[in-house]
Amino acid sequence: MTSQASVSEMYKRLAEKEFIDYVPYQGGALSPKGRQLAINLIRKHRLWEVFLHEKLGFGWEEVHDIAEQLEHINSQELTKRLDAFLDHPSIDPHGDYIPDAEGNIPEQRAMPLTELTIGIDAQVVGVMDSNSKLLSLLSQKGIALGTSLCIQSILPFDDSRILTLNKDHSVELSYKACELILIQEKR
Amino acid sequence: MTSQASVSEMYKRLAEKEFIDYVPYQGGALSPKGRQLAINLIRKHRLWEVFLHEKLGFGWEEVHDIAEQLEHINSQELTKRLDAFLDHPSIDPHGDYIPDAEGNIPEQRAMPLTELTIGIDAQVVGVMDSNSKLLSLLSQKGIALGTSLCIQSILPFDDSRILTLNKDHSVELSYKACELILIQEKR
DNA sequence: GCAATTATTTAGGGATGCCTAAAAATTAAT
DNA sequence: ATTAATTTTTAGGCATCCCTAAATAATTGC
Repeated sequence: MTSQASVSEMYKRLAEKEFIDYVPYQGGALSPKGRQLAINLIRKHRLWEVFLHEKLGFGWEEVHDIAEQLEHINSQELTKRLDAFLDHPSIDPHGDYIPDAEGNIPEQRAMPLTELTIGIDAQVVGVMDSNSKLLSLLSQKGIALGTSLCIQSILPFDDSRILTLNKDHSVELSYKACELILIQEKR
Repeated sequence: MTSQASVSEMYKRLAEKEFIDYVPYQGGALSPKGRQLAINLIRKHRLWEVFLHEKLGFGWEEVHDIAEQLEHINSQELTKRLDAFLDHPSIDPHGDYIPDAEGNIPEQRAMPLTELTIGIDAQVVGVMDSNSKLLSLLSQKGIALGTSLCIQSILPFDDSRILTLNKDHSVELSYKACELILIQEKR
């Protein structure tokens, strides 16, 4: 963990460089300049995740850490060509939208699995956390991006869900895990 | 440029970490540990160069600078998968051999173009410098890795070479450039 | 062997980024 | 409004990597 003092120091340095608008004791927020930088970083991060997953065959729980390093490679031309090489993907292996070159990010209309009504068909569109333990658990249960599911029933006491995956077989999933899974109702 | 004093300081730090064997005033050389690290770096550098060239379509004069950043990405698994993705290439876009995962580098039996005898067919196998100006010049003249050539004549005074490329057309190349081009006689 | 060249050390500084501990400021809650 | 909690600042440190300038070694050449 980083100490309080170091955080304040960093706030100040970032404010000096105008990456954040910061008022002591009031908190701070990204400045336009900082936001642009951050979005570009996210863009690169997610493009690399797609590369690692699609081209190199890494599992979705493995891509985050490596992309964390790759996102800092500094070359606009590289990003541009990587994007083209990957066929201008719009979502990463976790279902998150990839900002375009201008920094626009589509709004995600999705809700946690905990809010899905019993019997309604839906599709997994993302997870709210890149925690690799969660991702491993989901892999184990056979849940991935795009998986179709439907809540069969909700267990008493702990609110675990019994899901039907791909209209095919059942798995049980804890409330804690369901909270972090983003789904979209199927129209 | 880096100052003499800083160089000595760095020598000392590297010696302390046992990356080099260093005796003050006698110079230094890579230690086994340092050599292994260096070769791994070269391996990663060249693999990325292949990726940039083959997959993303960068010119051979552009790949060096970007690979310089990519080579520092730290993930054995990534290197392994990249290598497989590229079909275990043995040479990079400049014709340099790529060390294998164990650190073995094939010996390059090649000589500078300046040592080629008039009338003998040869093939470009590398350049002795990643200087992008040289690479641009060569691109301009139509010389790339694998290009077949033959010295037609040597001009008086400045020793420029008149070359026949691919048994097809002639170009003139200065002695200075010929020195840095590695060729192999065609058997 | 001595002078000239080259390397190395030492001393003092700058910048980054992180730490602890203690002091000061500010905000929030009673 | 006074206290309690939180945030910042300050001060002193550590590590990395780089700088200049001057002092000191060691190596080479003649």
